[in-house]
Amino acid sequence: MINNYSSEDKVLLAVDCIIFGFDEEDLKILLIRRGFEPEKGKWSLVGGFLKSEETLDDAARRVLERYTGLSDVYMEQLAAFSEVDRDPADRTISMAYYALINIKEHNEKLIKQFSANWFSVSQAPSLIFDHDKMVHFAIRRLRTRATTRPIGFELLPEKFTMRQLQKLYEAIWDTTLDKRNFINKIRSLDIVVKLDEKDKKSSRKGSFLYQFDPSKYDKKAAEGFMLKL
Amino acid sequence: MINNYSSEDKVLLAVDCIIFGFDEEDLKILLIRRGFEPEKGKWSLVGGFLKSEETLDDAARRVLERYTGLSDVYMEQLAAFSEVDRDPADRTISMAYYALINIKEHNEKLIKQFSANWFSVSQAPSLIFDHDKMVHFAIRRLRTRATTRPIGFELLPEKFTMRQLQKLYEAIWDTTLDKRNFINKIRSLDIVVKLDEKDKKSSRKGSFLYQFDPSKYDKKAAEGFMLKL
DNA sequence: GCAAAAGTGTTATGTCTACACCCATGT
DNA sequence: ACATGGGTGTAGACATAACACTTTTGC
Repeated sequence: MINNYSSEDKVLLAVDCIIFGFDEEDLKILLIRRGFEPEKGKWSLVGGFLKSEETLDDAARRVLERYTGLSDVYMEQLAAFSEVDRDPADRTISMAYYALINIKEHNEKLIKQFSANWFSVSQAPSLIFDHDKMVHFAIRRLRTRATTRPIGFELLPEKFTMRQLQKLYEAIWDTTLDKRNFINKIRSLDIVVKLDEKDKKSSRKGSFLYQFDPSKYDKKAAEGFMLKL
Repeated sequence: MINNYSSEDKVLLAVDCIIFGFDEEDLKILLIRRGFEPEKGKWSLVGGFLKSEETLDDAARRVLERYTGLSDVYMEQLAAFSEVDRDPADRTISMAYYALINIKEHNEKLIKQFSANWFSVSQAPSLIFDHDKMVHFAIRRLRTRATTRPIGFELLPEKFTMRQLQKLYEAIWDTTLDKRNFINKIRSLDIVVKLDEKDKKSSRKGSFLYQFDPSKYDKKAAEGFMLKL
């Protein structure tokens, strides 16, 4: 017998992606108007079905690239959603993924083509199926990840100011932080380098730009440190 | 059109369970000798296929009950494993779950019937497919969960001594802890109650028994505390 | 010269860690 | 009486949190 599993049920497996971006003020997610039934025209996460010759990570990357034009992006598997009637059209199980992208880099044309839109997480419309649950799950995960790993940098341009970084963390946790304590903490982590350039868009004085240093981070991570803000 | 998804691939979805127990000394996992091809006779996690009328959580509970006789157990979804060739017999994706059970309560007969065995996590044999990866993933998750939530109690009898609790945490983290600091920490959390009974099995003097108090914990959890040991 | 954001240190508080001795009991 | 594991408190180190004023420069 080659295959013992022939009597078992097969199901459709989808991936849905919560794509986070940051616009210097708010934490945002990318949503599209669904182009087909059921629930055509309603707001939805971007998603697609797993093909039998790819892994779930492959599928998630394929979906992400299709809707943003971006590859090589920070992504993480979140959780499977499997309520029996979650999709009225057919029995589908969905693996939720979340991605962190630099909001300036995605392909504007694709966004228009798919009637996609960025929404602040606090002002997003309600979504089809169980997608709202997925978004909440993703925000929770993002918050815990941000306390242990420097994932925030994925959401910023390569060069950023301390103010931007602070605002990002404030957006992720929906809180306010003291700027002196914040800067001291970041400096003590020793994972960013201060550049000689200043960003003068935000103020007359201009503020110094910083850059995340992956090699410094890797060294720190190997020692088993933790990032608590 | 009732179903737009008819052209999409369907796959087999399995659940595999890492079942943790604690025998007062070591953290253990329950493994079985696989009863069918491929890899018949090799050590494996307990698992089964998702049926189309149940959720993944249902399937995991069904598997757990089948092999241990236990229901109403702490379980948590871990992650999906989806390498294309992970199971040579057919394209299957597996959702890993982990469960924490009181090792004294499982059904001994079932264990024998399925040629199952408890192994210390440090001495487990190597497993079929990607099950070793699943186990490592589960241990990592267990360690992080144990720092934020009092899941350890799931692995102990209802009444336990501080010594048992400490040994459990030492086993989870593979470390040693100072007993005074440990007890002070647990007391400061205010989620266990000290009983008037003593357990005299472990020493001549006997040691006081404690009990986890879910209502105290819920109150604490609502305030958003964290458990760091 | 003034408005607007950037930059910078210190102190008090709380938390974590290390550490050693007496107690109760069964044999 | 002694061996075995149970139980208890404190002081120093460390990390966190609170806090206000000066600097730069474009207008």
